[in-house]
Amino acid sequence: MESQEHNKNLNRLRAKSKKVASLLKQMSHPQRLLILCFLNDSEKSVSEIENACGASQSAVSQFLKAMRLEGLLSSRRNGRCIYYKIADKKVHKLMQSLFQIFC
Amino acid sequence: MESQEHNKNLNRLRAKSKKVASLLKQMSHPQRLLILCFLNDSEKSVSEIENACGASQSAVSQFLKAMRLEGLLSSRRNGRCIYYKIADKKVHKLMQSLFQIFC
DNA sequence: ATTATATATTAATAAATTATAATATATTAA
DNA sequence: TTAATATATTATAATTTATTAATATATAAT
Repeated sequence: MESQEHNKNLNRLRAKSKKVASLLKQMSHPQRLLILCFLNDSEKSVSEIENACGASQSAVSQFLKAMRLEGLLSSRRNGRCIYYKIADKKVHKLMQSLFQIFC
Repeated sequence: MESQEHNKNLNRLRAKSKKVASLLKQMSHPQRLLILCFLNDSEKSVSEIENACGASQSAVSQFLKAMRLEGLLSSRRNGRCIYYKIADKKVHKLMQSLFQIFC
């Protein structure tokens, strides 16, 4: 029989795990991850992102939308271009950790 | 027209992104992530992991297998128990980053 | 040898993700 | 107002992943 305290912590950890896992899911796609790499130091327009990530226009647009809806990215329009950037400081930190560990 | 050097770096980044993304994919499932949390400080037997992560025996076994095949985990048998631990130092580092950033 | 325990495997299905093509919208320039 | 450019949306097909139930294997204890 486990203590109540223990179960409480376990539940907290499970809830946290769910949240973090869904963030990681967004990052766990080669091209979405590449997009985050490119956005890590500065905002970029959609077509700049397209060129860099080598996916179709439609695909890139859908990637960006998904990450915006999940709160990883934010966007602003300037003229006919739309600029995306990383919206969440935690994503920024995580990307830096990834660079440190894997690059 | 982009420089050859630029393209070379881009290709490197794309290759790296593919590798890291597939690692992140393993981590992007709530219960697999939870398993990695539990294994982060020490190895655990399968049934210990089952209790902690609250998934079925079969599911846990399949999670462990997947992560072992991807090189995140390794296992050893002792008597009738099988103990799993994190096999890759980079996974360890990444888990610590996740703790720092999100916990 | 039989039984109990711990873990793994397989197969079937359901659910989610990804890729692609076609079309739509918004902005600017002519 | 028309054409061109940049981006978004929708629908659908293809692929992958997750879940579940049933069964199998390996070890230890009796």
